[in-house]
Amino acid sequence: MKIAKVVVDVPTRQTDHTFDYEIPTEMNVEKGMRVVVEFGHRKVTGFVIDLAEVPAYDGKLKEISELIDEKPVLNREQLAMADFLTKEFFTFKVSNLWLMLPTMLKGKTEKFLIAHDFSDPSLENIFSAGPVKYDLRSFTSDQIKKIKKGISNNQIEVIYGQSRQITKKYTEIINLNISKKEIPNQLEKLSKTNKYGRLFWETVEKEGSPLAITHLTKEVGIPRRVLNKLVQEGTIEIQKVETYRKPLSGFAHKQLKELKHTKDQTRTIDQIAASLKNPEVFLIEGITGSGKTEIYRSLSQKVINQGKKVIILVPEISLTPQIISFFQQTFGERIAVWHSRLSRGEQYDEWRRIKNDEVDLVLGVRSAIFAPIKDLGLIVVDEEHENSYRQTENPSYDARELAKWRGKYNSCPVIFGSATPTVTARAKAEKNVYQLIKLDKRVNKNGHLPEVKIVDLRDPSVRSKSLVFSTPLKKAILERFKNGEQTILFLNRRGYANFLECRNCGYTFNCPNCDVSLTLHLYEHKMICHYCGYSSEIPQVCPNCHENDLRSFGGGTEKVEEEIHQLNPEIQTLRMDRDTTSRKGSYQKIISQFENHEADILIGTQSVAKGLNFPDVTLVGVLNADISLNRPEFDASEVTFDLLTQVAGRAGRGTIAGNVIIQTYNPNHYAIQDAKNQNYEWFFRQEMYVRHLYGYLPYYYTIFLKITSKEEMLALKTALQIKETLEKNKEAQTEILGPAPYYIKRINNEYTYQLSLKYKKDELIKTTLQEIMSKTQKNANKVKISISHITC
DNA sequence: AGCACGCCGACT
DNA sequence: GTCGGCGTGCTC
Repeated sequence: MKIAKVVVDVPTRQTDHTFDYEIPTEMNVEKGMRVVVEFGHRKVTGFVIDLAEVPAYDGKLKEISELIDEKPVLNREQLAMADFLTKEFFTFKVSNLWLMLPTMLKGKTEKFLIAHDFSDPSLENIFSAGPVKYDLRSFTSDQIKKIKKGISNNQIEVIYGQSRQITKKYTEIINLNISKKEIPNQLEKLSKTNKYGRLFWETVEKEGSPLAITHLTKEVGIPRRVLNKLVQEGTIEIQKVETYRKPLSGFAHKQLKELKHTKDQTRTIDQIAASLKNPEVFLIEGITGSGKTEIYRSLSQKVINQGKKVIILVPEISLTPQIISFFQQTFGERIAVWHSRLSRGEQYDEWRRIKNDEVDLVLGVRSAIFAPIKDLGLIVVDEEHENSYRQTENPSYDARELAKWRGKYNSCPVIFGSATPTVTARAKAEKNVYQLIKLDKRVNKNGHLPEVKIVDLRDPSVRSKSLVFSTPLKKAILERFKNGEQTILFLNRRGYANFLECRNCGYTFNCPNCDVSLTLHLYEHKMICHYCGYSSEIPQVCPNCHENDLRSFGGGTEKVEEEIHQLNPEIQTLRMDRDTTSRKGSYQKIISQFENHEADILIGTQSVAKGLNFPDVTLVGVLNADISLNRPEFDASEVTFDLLTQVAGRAGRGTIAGNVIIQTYNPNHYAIQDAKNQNYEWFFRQEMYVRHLYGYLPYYYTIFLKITSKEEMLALKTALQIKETLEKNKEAQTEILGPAPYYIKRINNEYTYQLSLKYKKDELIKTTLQEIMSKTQKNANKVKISISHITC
C-alpha cells in the first residue's frame, strides 16, 4: 500500500502532526504536493510531506480525495525549513508550510452548496444564482435547518473547491508560416502604397520572430487590422502564450560601469570569496557609506559565475528603485524582487520564475528567505539589526535564523551587514562564531559625520514656553528656516497628546477596555486608544467635576506641527506617521514633496529615521529620546542607540555640514552618549555589561510566555500551573521568572500575565513547552497562550 | 419532552 | 478549525 503522510490545514496543537492517507493507485503523489483529504466529516487541504509503505496508524485509512498540484509546490529544503520553524518557534507545521507559498496559492478548501430542487421558495433566492459558499454565519438558524434537511434528502449538493483561483497572464504573439528566407520575396510582392505591410516585414526581418502583438501595434505602430489580414492570407499565425507579470519591466537597463574597489572592499571580497563553499557566517560591521552594497554585488557575481545562486534580504524601507536597478545593472533579467507591494499576480510569477530556475538572485524582504531557489551559494542579510526581520504575528519566525539555517543546509556563506549590528550578532563575532569584518572608512572621503548636541531637558535654562521644543532647538529651527535649509524632526509618538488631565480634580481619560490613557488626535477629532482602537469624542469639560480646565501632556507629532506653526506661520510642514501614510502612495508623495522643497520641516515617527536621503537637510531634531529608552523591553537601549544613530545619519548628506540636536531627560545614558559620539564599539561593550548583569541575550536565551484571559484570576492561575509544570521539566540552570502582570495588564478587556524563561542550553524545556501548549488547548477559548522565542 | 447552549474530543 | 455528541438547564 502506498501511503502519504499529510499535514492537514487545521492549525491547532491537536492536529499538528501528520495523518496517514492511502494513495489511490492511479494518483501520482509526490512530497511537497497539496492534496484534498476527507478529515472527519469535511474536506480540507493538506500537504504531503512524506511517503511510506506501511501505515503508522492502526485504524482504517481513507484515500486522498484529490490532487491539487501536478508538480510539488514545495521542495525538500522548504519541507525541512518548516520542520525547523516548528521546533524553534513553537508554531504550527501547516502555518509554516503556507509561509513558503505565494498568496495566489494560499487557498483553503471550502464547502459550496448547489440546490437542485427549489421546492422551498425561501431557499430559492439563496441558491438561484449558483453555488453558494457554506458559511454558517451567513444564514439564519431557520435557513440552516432547511439546508441541512435539503442536504440529507439530496435536494442540495455539497461540493468542495479552492477558495482562490490562480490567474495567469497571456500575451498574443505572431508566428511566421513562411521561412525567414522568403521575407525579401514578401517585400517585393507588396504594392508601393502598402506602408504597413512593408513596415511589418521589415520589423520581422530586423527583430526576428516571434514578436508580441502589443509591441507591433503600440511601439512599431502597425494597426491590428493589417495583422489580421496577414493571418487571413496565411503568412502569419497569432498564438496566445503565457507570460510573466514582471514588476521590473519598467526599469531602465543600463550597463554598470566597473566600480573601482577600495582596499577595504577588496580585502572583504577576497576574504569571503575564499570560503564560498563553507557555511560560515560573516558579520560586516561597516559604517554608512562604506560600500557594503557593492561588496554584496561583487560577491554575488562571483557566486553566480560558479553556477550558484544568491538571496539578498533588505528591510522593506530600503528596497528602493535605486537598489533594485543597482543589482539589475549587473544581473539583468536574472533577478527577482520580492516585497509586499507586488500584486498577487506579480508575486506568483516571480515565485514561478525562481522555481523554474530563471533567476540567479532574489532581492527581497523578510519573506524572501523562503524563496524556492536551488543551489544557493550566498545569503546576504543587509541592515542585520532591523527588527523587521522578525515576524511577531503568528506564525512567528526570524529571517536571520532561517538565513543561517539555509546557509548550513546549502553549505554556503551568510553575510550579516550593518553599521550597528545587534548586540547578539556582535557578541557571536567576539567568540568567533561569526567572522567579523570591520569597515570604518567611507568610499567617498568627502562625506562628514554630523555634529551631535544633547539638550538636557532637566536643565531649567533650556526650557521654553513650548511643550515640545527647548530653546536651543527652537533657535536652530528658526535659523535653518531663515537660511532656506531643511529640517527633520523626529518624535516616536503620533497624535496630539497621549494624556489628557483635568487640572481641577486630577481626572485622567483612560480607555475603558485597556489600562492605558487615550491619545488625543486633533486631526481626526477623536480620543483614540492605540491598543484596542476604541475612540470617543474629545471632551470639553471634565466628566467628574464638570470644570472646563483640561490640559494635555505628552506631545505627539500633531502637537509638534501645531507648535511650529505658532513659532512662525510661514514655515511649511509635512507630517509622516501612520495616520498620514496609511493610504497607498501617500508615503512616496510626502517624500517627493519634501524633496521638491514644498516644505521646510518634515515631522515624523520611525519612518523619518530610516533610509531617507535628503541632501538639503542640515538639522535633525530628536524631540524626546526617552520614549524608546523607557520601553519595558530588554533591548530598549539597543533600539534607542540604533534609532538615534540612524536619525543622526539623516543630517548633512549634501555639501553643507549637518547638525543633530537630541532632547532628553537622560543625557548621561550610555545609549545616548554613544549615539552622540557615533561610537558603536563603545556602546556594544556597555550594553554587554548590562545584559550580563541582568541575564539577558546573548548570555541567556529568552522565551516569553503570555497567558491571556478575560478572567484575570484564570490567567494568573493558568500561569502558575504552567510555571509548576515547567519547574519539574527543565534543566537545573534554566530560570523561570514570573508570573508577572504584562506591562499593560489589560488590553481589550483581556488580562495578560507573563512568564520569562532564561536558559543557556535546554532541549527539555522546548518539548515541555510543546506539551503544555497541546494540553491547555482544551480551554483555548478561555485562556490563550502565546510563546515568543527571542534568538536575535 | 424539546430545545438552546456550552463544553469536549476526534479528526488518518 | 469544525462538527457531532452529550450534559445542563430552561420553557411549555
